[in-house]
Amino acid sequence: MNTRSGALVADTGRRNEAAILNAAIQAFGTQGFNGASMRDVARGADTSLSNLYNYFPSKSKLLAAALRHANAELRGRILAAVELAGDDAPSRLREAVRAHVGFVVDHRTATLVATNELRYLDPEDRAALVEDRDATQATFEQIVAQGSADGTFRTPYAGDAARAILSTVAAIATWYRPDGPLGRGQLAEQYARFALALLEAPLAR
Amino acid sequence: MNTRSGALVADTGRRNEAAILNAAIQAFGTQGFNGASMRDVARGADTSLSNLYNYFPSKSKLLAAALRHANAELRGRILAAVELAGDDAPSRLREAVRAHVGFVVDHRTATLVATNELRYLDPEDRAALVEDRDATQATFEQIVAQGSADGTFRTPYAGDAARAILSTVAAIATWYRPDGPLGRGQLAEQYARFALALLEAPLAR
DNA sequence: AGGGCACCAGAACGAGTGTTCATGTTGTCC
DNA sequence: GGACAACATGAACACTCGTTCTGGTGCCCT
Repeated sequence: MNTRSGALVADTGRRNEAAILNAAIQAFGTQGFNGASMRDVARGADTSLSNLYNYFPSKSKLLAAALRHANAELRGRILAAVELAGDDAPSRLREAVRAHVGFVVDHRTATLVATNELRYLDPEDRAALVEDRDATQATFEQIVAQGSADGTFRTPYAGDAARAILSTVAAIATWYRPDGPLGRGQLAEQYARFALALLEAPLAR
Repeated sequence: MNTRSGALVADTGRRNEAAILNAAIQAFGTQGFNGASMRDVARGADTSLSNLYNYFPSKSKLLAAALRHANAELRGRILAAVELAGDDAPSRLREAVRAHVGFVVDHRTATLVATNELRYLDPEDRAALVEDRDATQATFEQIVAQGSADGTFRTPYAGDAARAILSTVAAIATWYRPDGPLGRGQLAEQYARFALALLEAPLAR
C-alpha cells in the first residue's frame, strides 16, 4: 500500500511503469509540464527515452495516467477517513480535511501537478480528471450540506464554502516544507479548525 | 488609471510596451510560460517577434516586468482600501479582502500567472517578486495581529490564517467566470465573511 | 542639413522538442 | 526448441523554440 511517505505510485504489473510515473510527477512538478522534457522523465526513471513509449503513447497521456493515480489515492484516503468518522457533520468534515491535508503533505509535488498542469491534457482526459476532482469536492459539499441542514454549520454561503476550504488545503503544497516548524499532525489539526470556523460551526475553545 | 475592467497595463511612455505586457499576460496565462512562445506574444501585441527584444531583453524578463505591474496594482488597491477603512481590525480586514477579491476578478489571468508562473523567473527576479508578494501578505498579517491582540480574532492559529485566506482568494481566479451566478460584489462580500469567520471573529447574523 | 535615436521587420542560427523506426534482448508458454 | 510478447535501446526526423543579425524607417534636436 501507499504509505505515509515516499513515491506516489508503488507498483503496477509492468516493470518500469511506477518508476516512470513517479519520475513524471517529479519532473512535471519541478519544471512544469512544458518545461520538463521526456528526456528528463527518462533520466529520472533511469531508462531510455524511447522506452517511455512502450508504456505511454504520448507525453500528455503520461501526465493523465500520473494524475489518475494521484486522484485515486486522494479519493481513497478521504473516503476511508469519512467512513471511520462519526455520523455528525463536524467530525466527518474534520476527518476529511485531516485526510486531505495528509495527502497534500505526503505528495506535495503530485498535488502541485494536479492543480497546475491539468490544463495541458487533451480535452477528453482533462474532462475525465475534472470529473474525478469534482467527485472529491462533492464529498465535502455533502458534508457541508448535512451540517447546514441540521444547523451546525451556520454560514450563509454553504454553497461555495467547500471550494474555499479545498483551495486552501491544496495551496499548502506550495509552501509546506517537511523540515519547517509545523508537523504533519499540527498542520492537519490547524486546517480542520480553519474549515470548521469558516463554516461557522461552534468550536470548542 | 487602471479601472475595473480591461487590460492590466494601461500605458507606459513607450509605444507598444503596454500592448506587449498585456499580450504576455494573456499568452502566459492561457498556455503557461513554457507553453506560450514569443511568437504568440508578438502576435497578441500585433507586432513582430524581433521587436519584442527592443522592449525586453528576454522572455523571462518580460514575465518579470508583467508580474511587477500586476503586483503594483494589487498592492495599490489593497493599501488604498485599508486606508479608507475604519481603525478596527474587522473592518480593515474586510476591506482588504474585498479589494483583493476585486483585483482577482478584474485580472483573473494576471492572478493566475502570478501564482503559477513565478517559478520560471531568474532567481533574482523571483526573489524580488516574492518579496513583493510577501509585503502584501504582511499587510494582512498585521491586521490579523491587531485583531488577535485586541481579542476580536479568537483563532488560536493567527500565524497561518493570513496565508490561508490569501490562498483561497487567489484560487478564485481558477474558477470564476464573469457570466456566472455570482457578481463581483457578492463574491467580495462572501469572501470577506469567510475570512472573518476563519479568524473566529464575532459575526453579525 | 544631418546625425542620432527610438522603433520596426524578415531571415537566419543553433539548440532542444516529441515522436518514430529499426533492431536487439529477454523470458515464457506450447 | 521455437514462436511470441514484453521490454529495451540509439539514431534519426521534422519541427519549434529563444535569440541575434542585418537592415531599414521616421522623428527630434542642434
